[in-house]
Amino acid sequence: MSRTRFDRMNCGVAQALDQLGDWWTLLIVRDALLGATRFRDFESNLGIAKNVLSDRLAKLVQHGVLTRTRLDEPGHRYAYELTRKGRELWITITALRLWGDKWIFGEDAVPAKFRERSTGREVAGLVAVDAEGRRLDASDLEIVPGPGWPKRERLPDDTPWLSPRLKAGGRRARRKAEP
Amino acid sequence: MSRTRFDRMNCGVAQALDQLGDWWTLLIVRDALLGATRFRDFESNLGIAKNVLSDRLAKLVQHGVLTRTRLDEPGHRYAYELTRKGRELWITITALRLWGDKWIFGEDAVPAKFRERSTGREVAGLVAVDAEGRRLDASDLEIVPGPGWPKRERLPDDTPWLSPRLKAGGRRARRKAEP
DNA sequence: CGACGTAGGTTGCTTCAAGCAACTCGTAGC
DNA sequence: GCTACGAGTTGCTTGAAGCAACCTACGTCG
Repeated sequence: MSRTRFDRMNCGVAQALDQLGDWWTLLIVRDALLGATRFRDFESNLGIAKNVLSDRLAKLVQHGVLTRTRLDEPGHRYAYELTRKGRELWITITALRLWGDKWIFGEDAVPAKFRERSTGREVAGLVAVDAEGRRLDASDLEIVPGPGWPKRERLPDDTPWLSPRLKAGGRRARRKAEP
Repeated sequence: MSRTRFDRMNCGVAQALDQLGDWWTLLIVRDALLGATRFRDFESNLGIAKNVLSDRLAKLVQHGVLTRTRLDEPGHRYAYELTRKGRELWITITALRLWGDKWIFGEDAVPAKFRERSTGREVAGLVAVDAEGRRLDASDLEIVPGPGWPKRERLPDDTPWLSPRLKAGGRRARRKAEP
């Protein structure tokens, strides 16, 4: 049967994966962030089948991650370019890259790194900040309802929510609703 | 035919997606971060088919993201718990959640937020930092070869690498090798 | 003791999507 | 007019997602 849609789940992670969770999609976005703009760029970089690439690009355009524009240049017909929505995926891509570099390649086998051009300092990690840019303690986060919290559902105070288990410690998991 | 494996691609993003790119995998990790530990927790939270869940959990254990331990408690047979490798995925999950909240739900419909327990400050974003924790300018990053850069390939200096197109600006995309 | 419940799966079947190859369509160059 | 190229589309085959049914070990209720 058809793939389960995540877009009804009341969670930003599920929503994001509904638009990005296809096998090739995030690699297409990665290449777009690195400068690829044309059908053939993606095709030759990724080794992806044409019909799958065609489908993924169309979906990304449909979701507002890419735009497709016709070019006047001879032989070059369309350019795919990231929207602001698409460009902001660099954080997600970077998070994946740092995790893959650390836990799969390992420190000694990282194929490529990113650094600040003006200072030469390498990107070593991502940290959570608040609206004023102050760094937050990732091991001390709790979940609270936002404006779109479903009215029918119990508030987190009533439910046995666990804080994200970012540090070793609290066992005793219990049931919970969809975050 | 079988799905293309990404694990030969010389890129941390591709490596990460090879272990996490399945449809349900990142949602399973999300629930594990929120405290789910048992087969039934994941099953009822996600509404995933048992055989698919069984397969995904086994793969996550195989990849060292989760551990499976037998419990002595009556009726409770196994507990799935995140390893350090798994716990560090909270950054990736958070990046996805923030992106989905902003670009799909929108500010007024975010179902849940995360905040620092001690101060009440909400997580508003993720920023890149260097090894000393200094914040880096995401719009001014360049790519450089790491220790695992394939010896056969041209160095980035020789190739028409583009910096990540994080800010509007440089058009003129050209071809590039696998990052 | 036998019926039933529960946790954690496995097996079988059906449909959808990934991969591959071949073909199309419009433009351009020679 | 013929050929080449970019950017796809169409058709076919296999693998994986979804669903339901079944299994097995353990506990427990009557």
